[in-house]
Amino acid sequence: MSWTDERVEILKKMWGEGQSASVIAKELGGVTRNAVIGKVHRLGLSNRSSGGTKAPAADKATAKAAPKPKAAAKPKPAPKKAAEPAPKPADAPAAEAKPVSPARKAIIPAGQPLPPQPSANEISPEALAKVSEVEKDAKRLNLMELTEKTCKWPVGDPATDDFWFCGLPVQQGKPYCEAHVGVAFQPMSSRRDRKR
DNA sequence: CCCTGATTCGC
DNA sequence: GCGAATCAGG
Repeated sequence: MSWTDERVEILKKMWGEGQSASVIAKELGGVTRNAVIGKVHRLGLSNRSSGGTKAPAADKATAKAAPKPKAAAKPKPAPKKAAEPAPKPADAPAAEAKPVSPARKAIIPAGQPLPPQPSANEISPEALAKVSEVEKDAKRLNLMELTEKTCKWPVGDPATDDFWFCGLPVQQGKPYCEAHVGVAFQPMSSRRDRKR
């Protein structure tokens, strides 16, 4: 596969959306995440705000200059954080309109598969405490503001006006942020597991 | 060990 | 230009 204009477009879009290289690669098909990353760099759009890696890169080369003599200076000024084309300001939630290219399948299921409230049962007091703490500075997103990378942990009563979603950065793979992942997947405490 | 992006370098 | 190999880090 080669980088056709179309594919590059998808790449740009997804990368801009904050999708990880592996996901993009999977979507595009025929390429590895390395290829995607390589392309991203070649295109000039590399650093995103955050994600999985930092972008300090100041003296790494020095540290690993032993095995492989890499003569490379890293001109990485990154002076100011300019305002990007602001992909989705307010009314373009996760499931916005997509040209339905050869890629793109399912980002947000629908709006229904909401996480189950974890009746505070046998959950670590610590985990709960952490959640409470986190909810303090949660982003309080509404259903339509959720994206692939916002914690979808519901807070409050859906029938009330006081209902929102955590919205903090999700844990890799999971639909929730770290704190909520903690209380979400940790069940199995009451039910003594029988045999194994 | 899983994942992430970053970089290098032979092609 | 491309991307596997490698690196660095969460």
